[in-house]
Amino acid sequence: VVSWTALMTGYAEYGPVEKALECFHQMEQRSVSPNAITFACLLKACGSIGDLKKGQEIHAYIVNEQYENDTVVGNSLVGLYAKCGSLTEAREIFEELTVQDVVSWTALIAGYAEYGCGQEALKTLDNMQSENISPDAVLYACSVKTCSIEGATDRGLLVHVEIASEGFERDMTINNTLIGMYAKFNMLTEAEDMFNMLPERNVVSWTALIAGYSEHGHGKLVLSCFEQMQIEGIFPN
RNA sequence: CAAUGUCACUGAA
Repeated sequence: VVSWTALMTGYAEYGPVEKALECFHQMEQRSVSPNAITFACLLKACGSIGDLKKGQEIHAYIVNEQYENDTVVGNSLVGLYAKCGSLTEAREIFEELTVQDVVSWTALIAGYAEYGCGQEALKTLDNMQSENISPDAVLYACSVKTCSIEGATDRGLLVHVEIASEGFERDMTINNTLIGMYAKFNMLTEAEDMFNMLPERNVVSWTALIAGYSEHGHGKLVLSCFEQMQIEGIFPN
């Protein structure tokens, strides 16, 4: 089962994702029993391609095999429904989790943010804080994105301060998300400052800034930034 | 020995 799951993990991560689901059927044929880790991997695969139907099939299988109370499997179920936009279902699963950890909260919040329920996402963030869950880097990235989507400028700035004070200033994903947030707010000077202070820049960092210029009509800056990116050895995708 | 939640872009009536 470890070999099969390792293979499926690779397919779920790098594609073709459908192959991960094929592996599952082959396992069944060869009478290899999946475990919690296998199910987590399968649910991730379904979520990443938005295949709700397959996800529900696997959910039913999980219930049959009595794996639904596993923490990681439970979080994966929340993630599946959140990624597929079935937010009511995601919330129901979340409420029934025996342990709600930072991963469970993040999965739910990211789902709300992604599917246009920014207010609900912010409210859920508040609820999480009152439960004394410690935020981590992934949660911070989601918080920033939520503020960005909601246009919650004041709150976004507060989150930024908190990120700095908690020592996450070198996290590339968080930093890229912050650039995107300032760009969305049309606070392009702040976006540039963020960008210039980065210890490392990847193609996402550059694109976040370029997209900000583009969105607010600074065509000349788009082009010069694009040029500079290539001078610095980053290739566009 | 395998595992769950996050980053940019993807046009218009």
